[in-house]
Amino acid sequence: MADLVYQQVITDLNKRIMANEFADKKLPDERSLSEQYQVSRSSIKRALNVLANQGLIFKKRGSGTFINPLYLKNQSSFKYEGTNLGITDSLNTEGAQPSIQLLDFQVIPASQELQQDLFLASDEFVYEIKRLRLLDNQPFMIETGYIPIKLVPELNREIVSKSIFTYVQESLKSAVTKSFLSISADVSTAEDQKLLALKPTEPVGVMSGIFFLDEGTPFEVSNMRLHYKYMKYTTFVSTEQ
Amino acid sequence: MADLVYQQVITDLNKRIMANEFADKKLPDERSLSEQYQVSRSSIKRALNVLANQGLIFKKRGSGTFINPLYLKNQSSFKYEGTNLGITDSLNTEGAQPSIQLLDFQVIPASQELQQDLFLASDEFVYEIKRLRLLDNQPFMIETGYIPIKLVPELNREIVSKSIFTYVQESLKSAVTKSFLSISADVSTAEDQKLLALKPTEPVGVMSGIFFLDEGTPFEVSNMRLHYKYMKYTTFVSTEQ
DNA sequence: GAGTGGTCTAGACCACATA
DNA sequence: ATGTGGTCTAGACCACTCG
Repeated sequence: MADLVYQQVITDLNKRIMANEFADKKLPDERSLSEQYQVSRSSIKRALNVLANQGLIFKKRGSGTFINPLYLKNQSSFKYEGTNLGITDSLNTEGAQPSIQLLDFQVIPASQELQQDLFLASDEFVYEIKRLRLLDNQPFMIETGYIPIKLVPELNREIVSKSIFTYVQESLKSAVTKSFLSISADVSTAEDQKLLALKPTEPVGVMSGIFFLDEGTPFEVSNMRLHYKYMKYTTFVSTEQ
Repeated sequence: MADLVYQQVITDLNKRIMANEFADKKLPDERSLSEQYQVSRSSIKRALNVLANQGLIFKKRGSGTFINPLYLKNQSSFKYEGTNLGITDSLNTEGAQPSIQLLDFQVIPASQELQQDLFLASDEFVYEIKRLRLLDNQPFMIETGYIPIKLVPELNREIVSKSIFTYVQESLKSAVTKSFLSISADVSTAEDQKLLALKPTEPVGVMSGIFFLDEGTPFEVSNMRLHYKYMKYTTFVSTEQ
């Protein structure tokens, strides 16, 4: 997992930053780091770029590389880094016990939209998996997912009652590492209100997206309706190229 | 803006992809591209990495580089790329005419939270800027922003009634290129309902965040409450490093 | 002018895919 | 075996900051 040079540097710098080794909020310059770690300056740059994209540090040409003070202050906002894309992981589940209740599980022909999104032919089938997710026995999300049967022909109720991504990673040896996500809000339906214990005036957060395997195959289309108090999607955006 | 080698390659490849020059959805291999563009393979890799992070292409080791079919199908989802972080830009404003109505504009002492987020001392002041944003005269967002006065001492009602980020870019010669964003949903308040023409049962989307200047200075804290039909935040997530 | 990050190159070698 | 992307290096030169 971490036999790559630049990843080792990332891991180590992360540790050093967390240990508050750089009390002045300034990292050594790249040439010194290259010397310290006995690796090329290019590898140092690569590591620093990753950390900068995560929002942990920022670089000023001509001045040096600095630790983002907000990162230390507000570490929980940055939780997203380093986790996988599994839903449970992308939420603030701190300490709470997640569980899953299977609401529905069947195989249906792929609708036209699903054919497009999952790159299927018109006669192909998908699993429809509807699950209620809970934290400490409090329901917080209704999730409806669609997965082409040809990708995982052996799914069953047992598997589907746990983390599908974990199963996929083990059986297909390909992780889910990419997704398109679209985030919005909506008035709650009667079903939402019942399942998520919402009052009629209370809304749901909606996250829908397509999840991809490592090598680019679209794996799942997912529609998630969340209790509005539980939806908090935090992200660091940088428009630099 | 585009005198850098790798950016020129990005621009050109973008054009060629959009022109459907690669009908087989496969790009030439990196060594050929290096030859074609007369630049090093490293520069080609850098360009391809940017495009891959944007979700436009994906690479398979041992096989080649491919165009993401979903990108072409669903270009509007990907609009976020290449724009700046201005709110109006990050929303789907396609064709509609954006405008701004200034609701409130004053200077206040920074609260403790603002002091933390904007990295201020306890006696510093911020502008409080409350604006209603409209599209084709339809209100869709209430935005409350806080900006340290020391960063832009000369703000006035005139400036603030337009795009602040554009003004900053011109006067400070530093663009706003990074942000932390937190996205959630909420029940609408009486004020929301009045300003955004919402029914009592209809919710608002909430986006709050901190915007940074190029060089890392936190520039603005912003709280945005959106008509739920207008909030659609789309993003491409990749957990690879 | 000295220090620091940014860009770019040319080339070596590795890991994976496909036939 | 060949082709493809991934990692890594060593070094040149540029652009910006600051004293």
